[in-house]
Amino acid sequence: MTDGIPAPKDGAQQPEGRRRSESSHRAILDAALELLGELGYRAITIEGIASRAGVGKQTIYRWWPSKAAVVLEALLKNAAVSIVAPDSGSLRGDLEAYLDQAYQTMSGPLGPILRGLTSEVLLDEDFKEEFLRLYEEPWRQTVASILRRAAARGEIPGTYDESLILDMLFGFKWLRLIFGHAPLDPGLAPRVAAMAEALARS
Amino acid sequence: MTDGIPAPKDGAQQPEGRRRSESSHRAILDAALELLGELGYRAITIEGIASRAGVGKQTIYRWWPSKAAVVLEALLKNAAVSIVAPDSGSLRGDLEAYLDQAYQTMSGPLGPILRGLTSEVLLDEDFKEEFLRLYEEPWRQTVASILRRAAARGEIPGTYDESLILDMLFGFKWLRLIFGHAPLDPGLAPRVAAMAEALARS
Amino acid sequence: MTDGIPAPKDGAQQPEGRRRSESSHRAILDAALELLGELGYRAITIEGIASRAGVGKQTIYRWWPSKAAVVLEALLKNAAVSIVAPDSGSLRGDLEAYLDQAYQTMSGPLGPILRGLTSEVLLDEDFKEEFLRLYEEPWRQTVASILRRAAARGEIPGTYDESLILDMLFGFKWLRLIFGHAPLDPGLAPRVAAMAEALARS
Amino acid sequence: MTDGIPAPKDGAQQPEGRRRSESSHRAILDAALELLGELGYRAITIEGIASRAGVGKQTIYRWWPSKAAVVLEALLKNAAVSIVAPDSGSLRGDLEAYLDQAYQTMSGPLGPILRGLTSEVLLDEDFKEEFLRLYEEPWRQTVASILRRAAARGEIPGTYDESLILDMLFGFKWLRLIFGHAPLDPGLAPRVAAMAEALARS
DNA sequence: TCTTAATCGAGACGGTACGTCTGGTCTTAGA
DNA sequence: TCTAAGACCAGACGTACCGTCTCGATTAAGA
Repeated sequence: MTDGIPAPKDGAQQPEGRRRSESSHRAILDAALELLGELGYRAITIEGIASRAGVGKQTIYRWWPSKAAVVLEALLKNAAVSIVAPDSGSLRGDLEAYLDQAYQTMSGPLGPILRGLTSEVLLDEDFKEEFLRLYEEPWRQTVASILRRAAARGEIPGTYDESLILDMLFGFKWLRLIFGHAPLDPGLAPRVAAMAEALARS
Repeated sequence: MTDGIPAPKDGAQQPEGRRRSESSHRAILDAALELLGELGYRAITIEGIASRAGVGKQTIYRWWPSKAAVVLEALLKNAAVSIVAPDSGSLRGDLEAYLDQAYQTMSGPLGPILRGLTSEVLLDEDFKEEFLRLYEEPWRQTVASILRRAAARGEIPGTYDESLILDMLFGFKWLRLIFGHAPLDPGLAPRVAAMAEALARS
Repeated sequence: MTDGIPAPKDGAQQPEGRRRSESSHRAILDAALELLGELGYRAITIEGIASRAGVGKQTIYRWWPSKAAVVLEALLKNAAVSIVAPDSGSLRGDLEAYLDQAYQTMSGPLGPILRGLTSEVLLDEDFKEEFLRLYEEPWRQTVASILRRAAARGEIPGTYDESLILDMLFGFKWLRLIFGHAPLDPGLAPRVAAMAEALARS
Repeated sequence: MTDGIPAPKDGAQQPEGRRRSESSHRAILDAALELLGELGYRAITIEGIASRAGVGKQTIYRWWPSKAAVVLEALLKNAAVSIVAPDSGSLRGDLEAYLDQAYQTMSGPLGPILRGLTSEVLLDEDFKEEFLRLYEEPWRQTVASILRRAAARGEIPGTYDESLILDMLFGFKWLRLIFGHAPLDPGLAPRVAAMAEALARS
């Protein structure tokens, strides 16, 4: 660095002009989370977030395509969403740990927010991609590797149908979140884990 | 019901004044379906439906609480939604017939409309009740009775966990509808039916 | 009336739907005048008028094409704008009376408002037409008939060039309003009247 | 002015740092004129001028207080605005030459631009001063000296009211430019010149 | 046949948020 | 210190719908 070279080192250079304000960025995400807590997803607006954050509306529209995108990023920046990948040594133990964690998340304060985001997923194809990539995929990968480790250990045959098993487990979880016709009690974890094991063995 | 008496007495009787216009009623449902096809759920509005139907907005607000309610009724009035309850004599056969039918429905033109309605389900508690009662419950009852018949026949033990099995099957279906990450091919029916049977036996 | 005839008497029938709210109409004009006084023409906005009047923005956009149009109507509804047509029996007397009145108007609180409207006249062809028709033309007609009466009386020859004389008189007035380089003192009236008479005689 | 001395001494000297870019200066004025021709005064913006000139907005705001000021300078840098002071030897001849020139200017491509600037004059006191000083005053001086020469020659009495005569002549011109209710045909010059002479004699 | 009451189409109403635009300021890196 | 670039806060723009509210006209039922 600071050597004689005019230093066009890599491709993606520093852009001209003023740089994005990190403080505004944070203020927007914070405001979004606050308002989510106070009003719920449906009632919050870009205008409201801008006003609460002390920011021009344009500054939001410049960086996010929709309120759903703002909320998603606000959520992901929040540690509460991070996944703890279980590794107990047994399929049953791993599944129970994962399910317990998942059901707990859905039943907590994140539940209503996820419901709001999902309503957007259903109407906005672009946001759906983002949501799957950033939120849902990590959860799926966690379970996928639980299954793969179990197969490597010989607990289940290597021929199990990953796609179907994952979609049953995640479908079960989302269905109860969406329709709310039955609780997502962490107490369900053992029974569901047993079912998943049965599926993987069949 | 309500004995032979002409019953001029009391309360919930024939109201005075002009009766609800059946032609407007139909025109509204028809307009809603047309617009759904042309614009999709998100883009349609009460205003647009009223205008297309040649009807005052008030006439819609008088009889339905939201656009979701209009669309739901329009859907239900449509024969395409009716469920054919299978009865092949075997659990596997019944499940396959049901799943084939269900996946076909979701993959057809109803798919996007159901996605729209589901986005409303996530935001509007009252509509969720309606939707569950009028649309989802009949499907669930169909599968529930398939299982009960199988138990009666002795194909599966009477101790199967109905709630969990139903939510796995329906969760699988809704998950793929919502996220669209994998197809809802009717070809899946045999594999999913086999899994369901395994679950019921376990 | 109430005869057997179905009474489609004249063409311009009563329109369907709810009628225009006269109270909103007045509230808008009143708010516009208030804000003109407080902020001046440049600083007032449609949004501000709507808010002050307790009215939806659409209700303004429904009936007026621009804020200039609102202000113009507010002005015209105001008695302060009415012209007193002078008739003293002599050209000189009539001119002096008219000029005195005109200069007084321009020098009073209406001056700044007229300046604002004129700035719009210069940018908006449609509004220019309205302004000329509703505000300026009556003043011109007043002076035109003063001249015509003088000609009828024989005070001036019938060959005077009305268009040029009017444009000199009105140009003088507007020039001083616009550029403000010299006052529009009513004391000028006799001198200008004398000049106008000279022009009409030449 | 500013004698030959290189004058490195003190105060109001060569300022530190980078000097004003003459090329940016020209680019801004050129861009302003181009956009005036393409879009008209109302539609152009500082942002648009900056973008067309390849210049930062700040560079405009640093040197001019408003878009009107930019346009005014762009106009004055343009030879088309220069006044040819007539000197035919007679009042009538001078006036006709001046009026012909003035009406021609107003009727040409400058007309709409002057209308735009005038709308700004009506809203912005500071700009009004600039406009009067830089654009209008030279025209007035031209006519004022025409009159003075005529008085010196004895063509008109020395008692003529300069202010009134000028304001009548210029008012006539501006009125027709502003309201556009009658043309500013150079053919009017002889008649208006005759009137002006009559006024000066009266 | 007249009255009463609820419906109808139409469309204006007070609101609210949208997404865009421009104004005028501030922050970079480079000249 | 100036420059080009461009992000920033602010706030009005004009539009779209919301759900409610008149209107006059229409349509039954009961008087």
